[in-house]
Amino acid sequence: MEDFMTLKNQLCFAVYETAGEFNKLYSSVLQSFGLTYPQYLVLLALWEDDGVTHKELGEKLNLGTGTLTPMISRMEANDWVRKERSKEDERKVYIYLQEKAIEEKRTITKKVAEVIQSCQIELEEYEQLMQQLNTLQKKMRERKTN
Amino acid sequence: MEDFMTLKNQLCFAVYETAGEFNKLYSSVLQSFGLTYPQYLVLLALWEDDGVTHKELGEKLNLGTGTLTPMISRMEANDWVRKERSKEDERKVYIYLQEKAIEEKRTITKKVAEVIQSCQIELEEYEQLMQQLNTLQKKMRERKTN
DNA sequence: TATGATTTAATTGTACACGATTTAATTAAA
DNA sequence: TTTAATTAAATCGTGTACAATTAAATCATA
Repeated sequence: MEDFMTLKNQLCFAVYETAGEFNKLYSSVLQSFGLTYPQYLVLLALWEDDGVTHKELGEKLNLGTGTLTPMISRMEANDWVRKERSKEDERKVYIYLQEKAIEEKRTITKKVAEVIQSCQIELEEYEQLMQQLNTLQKKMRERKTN
Repeated sequence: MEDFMTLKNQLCFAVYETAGEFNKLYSSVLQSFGLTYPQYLVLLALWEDDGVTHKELGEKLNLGTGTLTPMISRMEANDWVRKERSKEDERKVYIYLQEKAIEEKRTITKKVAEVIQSCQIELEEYEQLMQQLNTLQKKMRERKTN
């Protein structure tokens, strides 16, 4: 009978640690571009869909305004993105990629892909984990709050 | 052919998001005790092994002194733990649970277990994820840095 | 036994992350 | 149409998280 109260047997801790490992791994590549790991996630979102509103970006990344606003400001200061307030609805702010972010896309993603490949993760392993994590997330979000 | 550059197809993002969900889920229980999720992880480690050094605790949790020192200070201020500098080697600091942390253990872990159970995670699912995350972590830590 | 290297924590600076509040713009209702 | 409710960002306060530096204690060795 396993002890479920042990730190190393806690799923939450395994996820917490893995997230930390990803952060470190990605940072090791990204720092040479002057990017942090969360900032890279913002770029990923924008490369996929440029010119979204602050709100939409936050929803995509699961980040609130208290996190996103200062982060976007830093990325603006470093010429990765630019903000533009909507003319039709002045409450909305659109986020656009700057040339730098478009130009460097290939270089950055190539470097990142290289590091990930150096981990030798099997495709099957990758996909299984993705699927299981998504299932888990769904359960956590949809749990019945008695 | 899947697009691996998509945010939702990124394993790193799935892990990042899941960690966030765990944080929120656990926080919903822990806030009534005046605990944060990382602080709960510290308690988990100490319930398992009380009176370890600052260094050992950091290794167990994968946290550096820059994170742990202020966190332990806050937990000390809230009567969860106490610090004691070693007599034999004054560089070392031992961390001990306070009565409050020992007394409340059952109540806290019971509440946490309830919330986790409300997510309806299958045992098989749980164990598979644990195992896969550990394998992944190992690969990320041991990758050959060309 | 001095001195240089190592070890352990604390400190500093930057960057998330989140809940709560505030502010401004838009929309809905009386 | 004025007022009330809602929405979108920004701001604030607290708490991680980490790399780099500092400071103090111990150890190694010449």
